[in-house]
Formats: sequence, C-alpha cells, structure tokens
Amino acid sequence: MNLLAKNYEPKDFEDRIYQNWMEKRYFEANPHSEKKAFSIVMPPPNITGVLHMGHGMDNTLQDIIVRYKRMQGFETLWVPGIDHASIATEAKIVEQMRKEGLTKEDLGREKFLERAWAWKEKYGGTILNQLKKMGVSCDWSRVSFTMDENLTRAVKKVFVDLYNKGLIYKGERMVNWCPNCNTSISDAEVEYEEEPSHLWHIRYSAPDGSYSIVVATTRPETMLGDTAIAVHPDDERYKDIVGKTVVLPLMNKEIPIVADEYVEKEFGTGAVKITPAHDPNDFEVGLRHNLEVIKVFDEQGKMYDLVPKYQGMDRLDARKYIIEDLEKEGVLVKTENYSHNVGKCYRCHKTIEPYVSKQWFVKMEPLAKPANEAVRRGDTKFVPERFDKTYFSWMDNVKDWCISRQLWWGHRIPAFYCDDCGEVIVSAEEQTVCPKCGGKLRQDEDTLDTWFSSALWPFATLGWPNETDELKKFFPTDVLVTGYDIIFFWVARMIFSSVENMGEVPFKDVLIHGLVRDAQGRKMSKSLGNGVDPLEVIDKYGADSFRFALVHGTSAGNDMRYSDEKIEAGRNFANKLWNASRFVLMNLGEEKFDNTVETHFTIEDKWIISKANKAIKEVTEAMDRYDFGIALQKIMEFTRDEFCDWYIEMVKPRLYDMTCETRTTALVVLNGILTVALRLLHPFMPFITEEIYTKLITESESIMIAEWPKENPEANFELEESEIETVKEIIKGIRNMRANMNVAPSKKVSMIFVTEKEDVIEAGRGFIEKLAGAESITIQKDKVGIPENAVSLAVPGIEIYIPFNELVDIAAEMERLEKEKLTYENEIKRVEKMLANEGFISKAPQAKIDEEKAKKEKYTELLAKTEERLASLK
RNA sequence: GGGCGCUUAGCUCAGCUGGGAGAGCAUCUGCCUUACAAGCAGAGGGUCAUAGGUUCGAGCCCUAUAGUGCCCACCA
Repeated sequence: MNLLAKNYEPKDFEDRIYQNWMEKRYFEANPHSEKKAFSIVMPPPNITGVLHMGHGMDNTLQDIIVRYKRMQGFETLWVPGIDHASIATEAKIVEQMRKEGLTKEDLGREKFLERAWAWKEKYGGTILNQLKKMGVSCDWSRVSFTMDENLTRAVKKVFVDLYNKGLIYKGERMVNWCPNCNTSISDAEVEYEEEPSHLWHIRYSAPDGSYSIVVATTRPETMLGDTAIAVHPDDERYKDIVGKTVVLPLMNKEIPIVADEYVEKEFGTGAVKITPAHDPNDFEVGLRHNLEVIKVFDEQGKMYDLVPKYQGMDRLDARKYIIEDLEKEGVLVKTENYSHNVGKCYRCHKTIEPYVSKQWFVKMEPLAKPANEAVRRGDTKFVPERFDKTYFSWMDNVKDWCISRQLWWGHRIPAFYCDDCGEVIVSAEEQTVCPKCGGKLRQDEDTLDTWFSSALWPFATLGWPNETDELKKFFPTDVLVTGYDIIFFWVARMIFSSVENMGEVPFKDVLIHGLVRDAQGRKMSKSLGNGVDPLEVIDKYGADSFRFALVHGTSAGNDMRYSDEKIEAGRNFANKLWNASRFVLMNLGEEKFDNTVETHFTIEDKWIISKANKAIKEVTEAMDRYDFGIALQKIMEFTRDEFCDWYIEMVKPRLYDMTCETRTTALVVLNGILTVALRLLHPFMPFITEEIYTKLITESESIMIAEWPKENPEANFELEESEIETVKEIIKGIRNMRANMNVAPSKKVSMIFVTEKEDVIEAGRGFIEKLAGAESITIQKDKVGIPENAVSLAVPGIEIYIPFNELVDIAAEMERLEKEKLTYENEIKRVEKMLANEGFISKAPQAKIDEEKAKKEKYTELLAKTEERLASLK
C-alpha cells in the first residue's frame, strides 16, 4: 500500500526527492529536442554570497515559471551560474590577507590570483548548493561562471570588437574613485547618502587688497588645488572683477576670476571656487577656461605636499586643520550648517572621490540607441510595465561607462603597450612583441568591471561566440527574472550588449520583483541584523512552505514583508493537502485502475469535474500573466474550499459502502481531481506534490514530467454544477441557522422542503442529511401540515422548515431574520435604483440589465419569505 | 529639482480590461464528527487617504491635495 506518513514532515522526503530528480536528469535540457524551447538564465549570485531572502524570491519565481513551462511540454532550460564579483571578492580576499599581515603587493599578482581562484573553488558553489534546498530545477550540468573559459573568450571578443569600432576608448576623465577599494567605479556604482555638513564661507582677496570675493564650499580641503574662482557672467555684483585675480589663502598664489554659466547666482555667495582635479563640474569649467588641474590628494585620499604640514593626512582629517588655519588667517567668514548628498561606494560604503584618472570607457550613445528602439518596439517587455520608465530614464541619459578597474580579480583588459614606441595593441590573443618597433609589450594592469562580463551572460552561457546548438535552440531567452534594484546595473547592459553582439534582445520579458523586507517593513541588512536565513526557515518548515510564503498574496514589482505567519499559512495548507491525500490513498487501498475503467459520474462528481475545469482555466491564465499570487490563490480555493471541504465530505458515504455501485467512480474522481490539484500546485510546492503524486494512480512516474492540466470543454456540467451549488447554499443556510439558535451539531433534526425543485433536493438528500444534520427529509409542493413552531429559511425557489420544538431560541432567530430582511431590502433598493435610472437602461449592456432584473426577482422572493417567517414567529 | 510606487477589515496584503468589497493571520461562538485541532462549522469587522471630475455606474479612469516609501539628478 502506498500510504503517506501520518504527519506532514517535509524533512522526511524533500532531500530524497531532489536527489531522485537529479538522478533522473529531469532538469537537463536537450538542444536537439523537437519540442519548442523555453529558456531562462539565472541571475548569477556572487561567489562571496550566501543564500538570502532576495535569492529565495528570485529563484522561487524562476522555478515556478520553469516547472510550469516544462509541464506544458516545452524543452525547458534554466542555466545556473555564479559571478566572480570582482570588487566584492577582491575586498574579501584582501581582508583575509590583512589578517595574515599580508598585502596584495607582498603577494604579487600571480599569487594573489591563485588565492582568488582558491576562494572561488571554496565558496563559489556554496550558494548554488544552498539553492538546491529550495528545490530549484535548473540544469546543473550547465553551471556557468563569469570567468570560465568561454565567458573569457566572449569578453575579449566584445572588448576587441568595440575597440575596433571606436566604441571603447581610453582617456583621462573625471571618474568616481573609491580610496578604500582603490579603484575607479562606474556612475551606477555610486550611492548618494544625505549627510549633515557645513557650508564654509571663505574670503579670497585681491593681491593689493582692493577687493575680495567670498566663496561657499562644502569641501575646504580641496582649496589647495583651486585654480580659479567662477561667477556667473550676468552677476552684477562681480562684473568689475571678472578677469582679475585673487590670492588663494594658505597657498599664497594668484588665481583668476572667470565667468561661467555653470554658476548659480542665487546659491551661496554666487561665487564658486574651482578645483578641476576634484569635482566633475569644476573639471568641465577647467576645460572651458583652460585651467590647470592640480591634485590635492592621492588615490588613497592622502594629502600631497602642496602645503607640507598637511602632507600624508587623510583628506577628511586635513579638512579640520585647514579650517583652523583659515580661521587663524581671518578669512573664514561664516560657517553654515548644511546637509548635502555624499557619494558612497556601493560595495564598501566609504565616501567616493571624483578623481581625474586615465581609464577605459565604453561610448554609450551608439549602443543605447538601438537598444532603446528595440525595447520601444516591444521586443522586450517589462512586467510590470512601469519599469520600462526606470530603464529608459537611465538609458536616455547614460554617460560613457567607465569599465576599467584597478583590481586584479577579473577579466584583464586585453590591451598591450609598447613602452619603447608608445604603440597600443588591443587583441584577444596575448601579445608580447611590438609589431612596430619590436620592443617588449606589457599588458594593461587593470581588469574590467564585473558587469562588463555579466552583460554577456544570456548568450555567453549558451556558448557564444561559438555557434552552438544551445544558442540556436535557446536564444533569445524567454524571460529574465530579477529585482528592480539591478535594472541599470545589469538588465540595461544585457539588453544593449545583446543588441550589439547578437543583433536582437536577450529576452522577451523581464519580470521584475520587489524586495523581501522584515516584518516591520525594513530592508533586511547585515548591519541591522534583521535578515532571515532561508536555510533555517527551510529546515524548520520545509522548502514548500518557504516558497509559498514568498508568493502568496504578492504581486509583481512590489516589495513584500516576510513573517513567520506567512510561512505557517503555507505549512498549514501543505498539511491540509497532505491529509486530504492521505484520505484518498487510504480509500484507494490496493485499487488499481487506468483510464479505461468504466465510470458512472454522479452529480457531485460532475460538479467537482466542472469546478476543476474552471480552476484549470483560471490558474493557467494567471500563470501566463506571471500573476503567481493570484494563481496560487485560485489553486488554494479549489483544493481546500471545493475539493477538501465539499467533495471529500460528499463522497464519504459512497466510499464507506463497499457495495455502492459508484464507489469505484468516486475513487477515480478523487484520484483524478487530486492529481489535477497537485499538478496545478507543483510549480509552487514541488516537493509535497511529488511525494503525493507518486503514490497516486497516475500515468507519469514523476509529477515534474507530468502534463500541465488542460481545460476540457466537454467537462463543463453546468446543470449539475448549479444544482450542487444550490445544495451547498441550503446546507450553509441550515448550518448558519443551527449555530445561531445554539442547536448542537450532533442533534439530528427533521426538515420539510417546500419546493417545485424536488429533483434538486432528491439529488442532495444524502448531503443534507450528512452535512446539515437532517434526521428526515420531507419534500412537498405546498405548506400543508407544517408545524406551527417550525423555523424556516429560503433559497431561491426553495423553503426549508425545521420544527425545533422547545429547542428554539426564538429571540435569536428573530434577530437573525431581521438582519436578513434588511440585507434583502437594501439589495432590492440598490437594484431598483439602477433599473429606474434611464441612463442605465439605455446605455448598459443588455446582459447586465437582465442580470440585475433577475437579482431583483430573486431578492423580492427571498424578502417575501423572510417577512412571512418573521410574521409567523411573532 | 525630476520620476515612480503605496494609502482597502485589528495586522500583512490581493483585487485582471470600471458593473453587488476579498484572502491569510488575529478576534468571538460551538465542536476531539473514523483525512486533518497545523483542524471543522459558524460569526463579527471596511463612508476602499481626502476633495473634485468623467461615466448610466468608480476601489479601479482623470485632476488636485495630504501622508508615506523608493529611484534618478547632484547647486559649490
């Protein structure tokens, strides 16, 4: 016998099932399959990472999609992989070395990279193994890494191609410099945080003291590198002194006063100190006025010896001394409190510096244009749609992308320099000898931005630049699933890289999800210590409940709050399903049948079949819209509210009577409907559905490869469906009344039905007896012989009388009836108002009008019955 | 400064193209009914932020306002 364990214990089977799926190689995709392809590439987690809720959300959604499509018969590929995360990993390794008292320089590049690769080997697979606990069905035979051979080949090719097209160039520009990570970073990697600070007003005087000008600055320490003062050309206050000079305090050096439109007359004093080396706007002003670029501090933020006493100080420490000295000199006019945004490194959160430096850039405009056109055409659609605004607002204003990093861990820039003749060679192959002068070549020391390689992910993981079968079969991919926080970092860059290299978009849809927050709505973070560990949750409740919690009641693009209650709701639902299945299996016993078994459907069989058919339709539609919260809701409603609460209860008498002619039919339907529910649920809760499915009578050895249920137009039994719904209404009404009048559930009572619809009552007789506690049921067409003291209720076309005798709590019943009366009256009022409205009658669709008329009729009848009963009780 | 969300039952949130307000949890009442007390049955609870507008009809569409959150820009 295939019985289930008494209790739902996910630990007993989740790992075993996953192992089995792996052994059966269900996750693996075949590029030579005849089946239509469906593909997703996984956003690769960093090799520094451990599984967190964000991964949980992201991969749950992907797995839902992939399992759904696989069941629908697609040749489904989900490519997993990991990212070398250049800056983050290097920082971790440097930190590890620091504890041993070592620096990168001590080790040298080669030894350092050995360590980095060792790190990758050690930690690289950790998160992927953690993902397995969630039940993800990606093709593990195709794990990719952003630095493996093929990706490296792709990176080099793209770099060289873009260089040859003039879309990659090297230049001295103002970049974002992180003095802590010691590298340049891109604009996207800077995060701005508001910080309280001051606005210092400093007076710069004429050489002869005949005039002076006060500037306002938040960065007094950079004044040592001032090479001008700028004012607005139209500013009357300073008109006379433009073109003259002032003396730079502390440096005792004359600098010019220039006029430039960049200056806002209204801000501060209307005069700005210009430090071309340390401010992007000043740099531009400097270019326009041909100003000298004087660096005040070095790459580590340590002061140069412009003024010897500050030499070697950190720039932010030097600030204090400089302010003191300005004060001593009497040129500090005013100190205002001022709060402003400070750029921070998104990796280490230290203040970044605008810094002039020679770096490699990607020219963005020619790449952004066709990519934007493709998205505007709808080649790629964002879900929800509004996120295309995020994409466009970034892409439309994007500046050239600084791609070189002063790091060792990453793709080394394939540029080679000849120190003898200055020749630069960009080549995918290693070059050692200068083709021009025969001199020795040395390779660029820098590596590429991590995102340069992840941008190629959707096609490079499929083998590009080789023309692989995988690429032919699975590219472009179908959907990318990711959080809104990496739309610029990654999504945008994948799109323009793909349009450039592949001539088409990398994916048709981008499904955007929100953040998983804690129960108070705060972002989960290490520093707050409010992060929830998915592995702990899975260990305690199982992966299915975990996945349920991340999807139930959510909608795309919105953040969600995580709480234990949500997990418990999932666990409770799983438990419900478990027990219902246990019931079905117990009754199936040794029974074996296939689809040739003769069946004689009863009314409740037809009802549940019809309901299942509707559920299939609704769930499938929701799945196709990526409306997973809705889909799951529908599945629960069908499984619990219809199948468990009603159908199972209805068929119990047939099951317990071994001589019942339709007993086997009941078993066939129970088995059949349960497998429908399980298949619908499988993408969401893969383990429990598999555990149960494999014990039922089915055609497939695993639910993973079972067919997604299809709607069957022949399985809509409208009549039986509505009759059972009426019976349900009757039972609910009686239960309600009994509860209201405090009649014990065990107390059986006799009932008299007054109706013309005797066949409905006949059909439902057994159910009413069992589920509403009827002792005897009499059906008659008139009210002859109904006892005086009977309470009653009505559903359309049917009146039910129950002689409760002395048990009746008349007051409670009267109260209930009064309330019922009011409800009906209000409904009638509402409908009448609608029907009296000429606009409604003339403009509303006829179907709607008929619907309202029918309602009026129905409620009028019910109201009359209610009033009648009230009168009889008085 | 610009953009995008959110505001619906005590809490957390659904609500598709406008047509009688929903779920989970919590609360109250009654039940250990041979699948399930992680359960069953029943109940209470909402002028859908506010003010206008469009419409026969608005939680849903438009405008404004308030509160709240996020993203971008970066005027020293």
